[in-house]
Amino acid sequence: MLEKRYEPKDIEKKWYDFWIEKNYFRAEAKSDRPPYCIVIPPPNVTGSLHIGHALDITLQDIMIRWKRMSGFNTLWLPGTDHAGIATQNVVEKELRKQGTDRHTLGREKFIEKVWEWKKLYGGTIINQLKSMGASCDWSRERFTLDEGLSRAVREVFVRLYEEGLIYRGEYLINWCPRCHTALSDLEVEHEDVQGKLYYMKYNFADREGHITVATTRPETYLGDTAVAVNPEDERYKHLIGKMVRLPIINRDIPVIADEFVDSSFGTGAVKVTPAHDPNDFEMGKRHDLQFINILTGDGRMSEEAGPYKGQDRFECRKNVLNDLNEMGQLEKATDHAMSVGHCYRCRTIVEPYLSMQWFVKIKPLAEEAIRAVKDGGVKIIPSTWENSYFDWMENIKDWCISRQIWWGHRIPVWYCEKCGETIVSRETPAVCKCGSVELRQDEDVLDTWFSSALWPFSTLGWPYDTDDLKTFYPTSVLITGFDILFFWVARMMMMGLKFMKEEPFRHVYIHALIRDAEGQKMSKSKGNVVDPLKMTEAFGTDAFRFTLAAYAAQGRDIKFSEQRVEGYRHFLNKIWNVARFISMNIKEGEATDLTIKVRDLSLADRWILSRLSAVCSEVNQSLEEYRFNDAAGILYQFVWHELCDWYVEMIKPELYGENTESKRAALSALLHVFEVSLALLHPFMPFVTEEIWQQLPGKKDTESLCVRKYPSPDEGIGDKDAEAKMSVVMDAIIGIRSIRGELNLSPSLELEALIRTSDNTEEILNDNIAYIQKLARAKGIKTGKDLQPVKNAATAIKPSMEIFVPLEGLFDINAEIGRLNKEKSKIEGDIMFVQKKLQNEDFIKKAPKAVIDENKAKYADYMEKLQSVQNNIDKLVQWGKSDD
RNA sequence: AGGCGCGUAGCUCAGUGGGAGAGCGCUUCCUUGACACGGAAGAGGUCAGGGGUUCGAUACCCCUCGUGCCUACCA
Repeated sequence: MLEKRYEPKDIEKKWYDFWIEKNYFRAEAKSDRPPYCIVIPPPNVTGSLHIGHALDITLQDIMIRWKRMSGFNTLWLPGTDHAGIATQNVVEKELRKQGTDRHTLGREKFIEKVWEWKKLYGGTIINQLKSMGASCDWSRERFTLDEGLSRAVREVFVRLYEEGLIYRGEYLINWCPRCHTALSDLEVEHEDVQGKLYYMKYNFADREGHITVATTRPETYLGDTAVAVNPEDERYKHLIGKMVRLPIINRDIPVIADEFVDSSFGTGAVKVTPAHDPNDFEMGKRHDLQFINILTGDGRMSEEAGPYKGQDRFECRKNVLNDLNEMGQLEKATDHAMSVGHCYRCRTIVEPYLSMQWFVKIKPLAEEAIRAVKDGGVKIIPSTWENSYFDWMENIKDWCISRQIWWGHRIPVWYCEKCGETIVSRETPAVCKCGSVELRQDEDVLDTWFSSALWPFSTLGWPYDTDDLKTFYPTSVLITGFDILFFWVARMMMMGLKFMKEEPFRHVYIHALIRDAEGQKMSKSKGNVVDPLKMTEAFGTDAFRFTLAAYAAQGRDIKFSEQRVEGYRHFLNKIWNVARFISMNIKEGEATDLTIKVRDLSLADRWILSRLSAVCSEVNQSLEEYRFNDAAGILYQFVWHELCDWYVEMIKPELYGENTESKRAALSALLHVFEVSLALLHPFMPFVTEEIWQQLPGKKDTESLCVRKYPSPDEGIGDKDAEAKMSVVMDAIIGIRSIRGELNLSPSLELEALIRTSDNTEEILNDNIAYIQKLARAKGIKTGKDLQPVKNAATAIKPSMEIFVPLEGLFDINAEIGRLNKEKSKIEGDIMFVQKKLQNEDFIKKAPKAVIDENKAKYADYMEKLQSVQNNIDKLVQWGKSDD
């Protein structure tokens, strides 16, 4: 017997341990069964589970469990990402607390520290994934910095280098002065800010007068090496080639002409700082200007900044403005909206910074990745994301992959101290070809996303030709949020196509972002984060998972509300209680046969089995199309309302009755439908379903629900006849209940009912009169085609019947007339609507025949209904008069 | 600046070229032997606004307003 209440905590752990012990999550490297594989988007090893992960994990686990039960050789490959900058930041913070820093420690010692830290805390998020019920193959867990993956990284680097797709050069990159490293374009987050546009006067070097330039970054004037104007600009044409003198530092720079300059912006004259602005960088190249780097790596002014040397960049801005103002060189400042780039790891404002970096020449890779989606080799779901994907891929720029940090894959490049030779190698070289052993490895590490781009094949053993790789590549689907579509998905596409010659996955399912109940993005600083662990603590993992699935409609963000989790906990409770009901009614050894004998079935049995069949089909179909919310909704509706509210109530008389044969039939049908329902629900709520299933009486084919065959429609019995008949019976019940409800009659009061039927309805009702008696609390039900309304009776009108409930003393004739008049005006409205259509010539001419027929039938129905209502009203009015 | 979404019941959201659905909330009644984390019956919507296509639009197209996001080198 099940406990009175479901207590998730112990039960979750118990079953998770059981599944692990039984090795159910273990994939086979070689198998006759078809493969199904998902690689997890590896969470940052520094991370802890947030609600986005929870959604991600839940959806993946639903797919994996569904496919596992459906007979696939499923592999869900888990792991974590070394998250270079983020992890390094965390450990550096620790060091700071201990009063030291990585430079004091030195590179080797520091990396040791990070590994120590990883050993201590790196398992946190993995354990949290387990607590969510994730059925990953933990024997295959990987880490982006482990040995195998590092080998893959080197292999890829070397091959791209050899093909000329990786190069090194001095370019303007995004620099985070706090993290002290280059960032790729993607790692810069732009934010709109209200800034100022400063108008600065540059005097001519050799004559009176000045030219005014407008800038948002006055401090960079220290690195100016030209002033540019548009060659067509009449105001400035005569000045081209003249020299202006920069204030304070007194450097003379030329006025140049460049098409790029927009005459309508600012003064039409722009200061050119080639080492500190991407456009100016290009202009500097075009005009062979000097590149002066006025900054240091930590965002202070360099030697080149003359009197401002050593000042912080923002401090310097203030000082420059003050000084220029005092000198009368600052003309004015106006408000100016602009967008400023911030480091995605630490929110520091990034600098365009001139430095030597490694890049991937990306266009050739992107072309293949575009083609793969265009040709349908990869399907992005929902397809709206394809636009973003194409847009980004088509405008892609070379990828800066070197980072000036220590935690990561060190770039496999060595320089000979003696002859200057550059050696790019898979293995660490011992000696240069010049004979020197003085080799120095490049100091930089690779962008973390470089290694995660290889994830779908590096985790399966590449560059070795392993069985795993043969069996599971390409993987089946990638499930992730759109926020890493470019960072990760796009790059996996490029690398997968390049090195495996095949797409890394067949489907990409992009899910929504979870926001708070007000629609705000969750963030630690706003303090509006929902902690998934608190949710599982409060409501149980299953309720939380089911909520996430129910929320996961395609193409819309999720505004997360705790109330909804509560609602689905109630659903769990419902399931739990119906399980209790079943176990209370089945004695040990009774109804243990789960097979259904068709000839013993009642209408209710046939109906629920037919519905079960439809539900099996719909759930499978929904999952096939990644419509998680539909699948969850269908199951919720079926189990709660059809199974519990209708079916269980309908079979109670049989269960409590004396007839052992019909009791046995009802019980085995109930048990069967419930067992199949548990199986259907299992991918959504694995723990509670397993717990109940294990305690269910009856013989089972497997020792765990998670390896039971996922139900297909043939576990029910499609039966249109039963559904049609049932709908008639339900109408009768609902009709009587409505009268009870609307007239506020006590549920304990047994009502009489006369049901005037149309042609074939009478037989159906008579055959199933027990259901009506039970569910409508009715007695003495009379049916017949020619029954006449009786005095003091309330009326309900249904498609194939009229129901009269005699009320005698409880009857209020005026209230009833009011009820019927309300009904009447509703029907009249309906008639008007259909009539209008049918009288429209164009409608008759152009609408499909089926639609016309449908409307004609409706019209006839309405007219008949109207007639009934009118007759009843007339009778009531008449009786009312005669009573007076 | 470009691109992509969204606007449907009080709230959160599904949905469809043929009279609008769910959950929560609300109202009324009910401790009927699984469940008050429950049961039954109800109320509640010009499907943002305007135009167009169509026999027919909440759905398809255009515009407006509101709102969110992504991408972008305009100093």
